[in-house]
Amino acid sequence: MAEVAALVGDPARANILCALLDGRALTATELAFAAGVSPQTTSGHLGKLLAARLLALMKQGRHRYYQLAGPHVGQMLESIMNVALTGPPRFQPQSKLDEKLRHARTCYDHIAGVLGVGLAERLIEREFVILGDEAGEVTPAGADFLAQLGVDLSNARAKRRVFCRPCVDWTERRPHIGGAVGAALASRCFELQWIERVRDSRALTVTAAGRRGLMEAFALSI
Amino acid sequence: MAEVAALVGDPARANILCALLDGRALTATELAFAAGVSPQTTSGHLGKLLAARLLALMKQGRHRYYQLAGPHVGQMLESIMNVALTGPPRFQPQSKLDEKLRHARTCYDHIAGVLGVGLAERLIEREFVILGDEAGEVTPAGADFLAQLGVDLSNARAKRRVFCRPCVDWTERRPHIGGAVGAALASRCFELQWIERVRDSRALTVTAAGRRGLMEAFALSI
DNA sequence: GATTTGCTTCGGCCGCGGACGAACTATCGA
DNA sequence: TCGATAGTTCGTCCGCGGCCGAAGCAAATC
Repeated sequence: MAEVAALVGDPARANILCALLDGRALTATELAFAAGVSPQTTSGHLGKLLAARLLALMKQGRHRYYQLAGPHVGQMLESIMNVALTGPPRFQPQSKLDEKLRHARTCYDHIAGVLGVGLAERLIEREFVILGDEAGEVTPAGADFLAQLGVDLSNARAKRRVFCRPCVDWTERRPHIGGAVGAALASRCFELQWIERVRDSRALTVTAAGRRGLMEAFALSI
Repeated sequence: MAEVAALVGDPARANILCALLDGRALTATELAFAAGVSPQTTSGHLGKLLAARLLALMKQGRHRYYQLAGPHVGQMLESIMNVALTGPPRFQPQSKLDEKLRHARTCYDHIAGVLGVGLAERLIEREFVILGDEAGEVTPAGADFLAQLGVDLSNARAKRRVFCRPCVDWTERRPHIGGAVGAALASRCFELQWIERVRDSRALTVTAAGRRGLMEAFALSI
């Protein structure tokens, strides 16, 4: 157990894991950049993470794509982040480059950042969702509302993953909605092309249609 | 984030945290023993864990009782364990002393070990509980059954913590039942004096009444 | 075959941090 | 008042592990 934690405990490796947190597979070089260390150092780290089965490898031509070995790894990272930001504030805001990340990004498979927190707050405000400390619920009225949006909750309910849970946002320091509900909502937003991924980043951009849609459905101005 | 993980990443500190996993508060000396290092080294570790707010301190006379700072810390540790045992098997069975631990122990606030896994399997077998990968449910029949046992589910449901979830057992490598349901079941077993805590350990002993009760209610012979 | 690009292995440097011995501070009991 | 016990602080030692430069493979491109 200490071994796993020690692996995550190195800043370079932590950066690598965070970069992979949204589930995408990245090449060794991309990860070297993300980690802020040289390729050969990165290679060593990747080897260790692979040996411990925190990462999985997909070879493709001369590229090697690394990704998290499974959802349990992502969950672990989230729970560590959660503890980290409960601790004494030692966050120096990382200036401008992350502006976009703070604004809207993916958090594993749902929406985080100002946008994610905003959505959560509107849903809570109208009592469409009730969030507790460790879990949450969608009210009947909320289910109707989401169904009208085209969010497929029955599918989300069928999976036996946690249905709805608060996920503490590490930039906003307030909860946004994770679990199956968060994932379903996010995937519907992608379908509607309200949001789009930014290449090589977890950041999201809100499209013009997204701005309209969010305003209409959530009274949320981004 | 890497800082938090690095704290857990040291074997001595990991031992300390594990010893506190069931929520009890222990003194510095007890923790030194658990960690397997000298008191002064332990003191240093405790200082760091305290500074990072992973632990909380209660002074009482000349004793200092340390305990986990909150459930989020326990959750983090569990998720790390979960990943740890998914990795390559590097567990050398720690021989006899832990026999009792493997048999029955507390896991934060519910029952683990052979006993915990056994209970879970009986409940699943009879379709009183359905467990998925990340969450679970109690069926109506299961709710009746548990109510007859005197387990207060309504109370458990009222709390907004995860109601029922699989918790991978690191000795049995199969899931047992955690979450509010697991906690309620465990606390009822304590009430009925079916199980008792072993001093200075997370181990549990099954009483004579417990053996009878478990056989009658669960057809489980321990 | 030669070159570029993507990635890993090897070797050596260096600093962080964990370990304990010794000494210091507090609380309890007579 | 005096010891005993609980716990911490200080100082020093030392080894593990992260870092990069250089070199080695392997796959694609010329």
